[in-house]
Amino acid sequence: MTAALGAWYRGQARVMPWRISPRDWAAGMRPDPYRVWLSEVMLQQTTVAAVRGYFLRFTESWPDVCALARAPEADVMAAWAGLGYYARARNLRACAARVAEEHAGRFPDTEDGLRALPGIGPYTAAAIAAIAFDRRAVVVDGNVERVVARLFAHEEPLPRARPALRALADRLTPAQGAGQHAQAMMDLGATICTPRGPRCEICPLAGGCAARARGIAAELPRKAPKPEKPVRDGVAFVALRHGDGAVLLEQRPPKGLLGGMTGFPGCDWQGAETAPPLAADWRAATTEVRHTFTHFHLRLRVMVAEVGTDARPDRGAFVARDVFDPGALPTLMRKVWAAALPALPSVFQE
DNA sequence: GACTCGTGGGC
DNA sequence: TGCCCAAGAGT
Repeated sequence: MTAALGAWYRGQARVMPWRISPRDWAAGMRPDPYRVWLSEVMLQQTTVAAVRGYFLRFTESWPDVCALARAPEADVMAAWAGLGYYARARNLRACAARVAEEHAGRFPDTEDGLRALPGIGPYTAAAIAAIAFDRRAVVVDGNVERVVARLFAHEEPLPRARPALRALADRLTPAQGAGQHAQAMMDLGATICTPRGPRCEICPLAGGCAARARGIAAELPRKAPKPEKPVRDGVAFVALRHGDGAVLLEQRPPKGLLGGMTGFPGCDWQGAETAPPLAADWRAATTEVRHTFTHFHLRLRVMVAEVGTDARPDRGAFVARDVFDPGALPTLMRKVWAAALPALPSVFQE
């Protein structure tokens, strides 16, 4: 079975910029640990399509771990904007600094060594150890859990099934070539053994798949029901300064939702008091912003005002219009900006 | 173990 | 449209 998987994997066309070709791999080359690490962190709970552009921009701006370690944190956060789970960006830079200072710019080559670094958990440590350093590591992500649950028709629901699925994944992991094996399993899960509508007809492992034999492949892995998402309400304030059109922005607290990111002043969406950041003639934008986070839906009223050049806000600071970059905002705040623009005087709408 | 933490695409 | 989901980690 492992042979069938390997043959399938070597025949796949892979165009991901953090990979090297199977030919180069067979010749003994290995991918740059920095690029493996960067891509694996970006890929945490994030699709390949969403990651590709970010990966290319990051490696262009910061070609190695020492360059990233030297980067101002605000630059890294701005470059990450839109990708989500912003604690990853903060941990990314912290990890780079640790590697640069404590490991002379070289990533540890063992799971334990990697696991000790910020932002590197069990999955990422195993993936880097296997893919970049040829270690035998058991790499288990959501893809592997799904593939293994189906191969062995393991019907116990997640997350309870996790230890058993890991043990099964361990049995499949070869002593040599664990990195290629891991990538093959994940690619299989991403392209054939998909959550919905698995393409068993073309699966290289169909012959040995217990769930396929029982006709329950699409039903696995079973999962515990998810709790309902509550709806929260809030307000965001968009203030523009007369004359120069400077925008009032604030840095969000380092931890918590959108931690460390730039945004428009507003409330905490928990029902707390919502005072404007300065006294002005606030008026509501015509459209409200809707945004869904992992565990709740948000409806934001957007308030807009133009203020005098003598305005002194309680919170945040005015940012010159030619410095303000909506692309450095998290997606929610980009939506706020998009909702505010039509309500602003036309001179501000370029 | 249970929460928290983003976003975009697919159906 | 609403819900599902994606190469998880930190607390």
